Amino acid sequence: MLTVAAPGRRAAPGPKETEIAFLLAQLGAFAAGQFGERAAEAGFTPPEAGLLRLISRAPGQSQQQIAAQLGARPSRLVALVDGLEQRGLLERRRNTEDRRNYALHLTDAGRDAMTVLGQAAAAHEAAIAAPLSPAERRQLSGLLARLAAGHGLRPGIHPGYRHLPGPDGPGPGPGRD
Amino acid sequence: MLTVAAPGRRAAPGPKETEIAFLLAQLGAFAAGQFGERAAEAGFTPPEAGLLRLISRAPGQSQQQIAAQLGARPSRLVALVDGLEQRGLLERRRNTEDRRNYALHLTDAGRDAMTVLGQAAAAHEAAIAAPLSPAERRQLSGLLARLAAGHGLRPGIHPGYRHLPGPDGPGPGPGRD
DNA sequence: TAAAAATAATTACAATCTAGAATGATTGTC
DNA sequence: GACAATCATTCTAGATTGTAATTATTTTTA
Repeated sequence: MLTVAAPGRRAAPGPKETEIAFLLAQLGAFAAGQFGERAAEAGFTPPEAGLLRLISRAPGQSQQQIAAQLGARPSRLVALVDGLEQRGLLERRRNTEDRRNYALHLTDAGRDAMTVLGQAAAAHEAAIAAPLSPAERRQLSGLLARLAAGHGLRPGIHPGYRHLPGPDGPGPGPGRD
Repeated sequence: MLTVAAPGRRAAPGPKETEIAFLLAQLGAFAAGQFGERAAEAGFTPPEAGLLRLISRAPGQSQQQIAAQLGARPSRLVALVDGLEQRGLLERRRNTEDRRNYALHLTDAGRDAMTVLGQAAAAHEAAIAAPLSPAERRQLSGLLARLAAGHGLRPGIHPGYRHLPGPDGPGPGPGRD
């Protein structure tokens, strides 16, 4: 592709048309990092927090189903579930009808953890949105939601960028512009 | 948003207060992934594209200076610069005054590459902003810029989240909410 | 019903990547 | 001139991930 003819580029007239995409990537990385810190304070990694939340929202799913929603490989979930199960936060329940898979459920302790993570998420949201007025927040929230919907991103699902065809993964590296 | 059954919450009254932070992370990951695909088509990884752009913007900097701006370890730049230098896109010039460091400059081929990457970035921007009207784009761009400024993010720099104190890096994994 | 294919979870292995500490060359300071 | 500091580089250990192989169970096929 690389369509865009755009031969004429001026010297450096300040902010360019290339703005929204970069700002989204920049702020997204920042927000994810900040949340990572809060999650760490609560004793969880972001993947763990995401997994707990997904099970909380829809209990009883198999690991395959969850892996599909997360865009992760099923084998990646094994260690994740192991760790949280050993900490007594969730449990694998045998499915009596199909004993190949497990149904994942939160324990009481897991629900308590979700409460803590929920508070952390609320504090995180408040901190991120802090520079904006309530009216601006509503405005921004609406625009972002429309943008996400327009690109087919599902409301509750955070698709870590995965399996790109390119010669190198995207990685959180130096980034783009 | 980690809803947490908190006391007063109704069934499922749609979008919650915890919105902006998650949408930013979600859209940011999406935008970064999309850009990664375009960069790959042009023959570059996102880190490479970011490095080229930084040198293009401010030629003659040392690797340490660039590493500081990118939030990367200096040792990480070595391989990156090596690869681009072997492809003839940039060159290490000896600093006659201080022969410890190199001054990084683009070659003509490097500038051509920047043109291609600039077109890719423009196409990317257009694709990301596509769902919004011109007026909405201006609105969103302004809100995001204010948000970024409010959090001390510098205009052209993309701070990949780095060295978190927590037990586990954030990583692009299953994500949060 | 027996055999073969498919599916879920797991394990094993290889490839990649990164952080961090050493190394060598050069410069600045006292 | 000796010592500390700086820049680029190399090296090594550790972590992370993707792919393929393994085991148990179910479904399909002959």
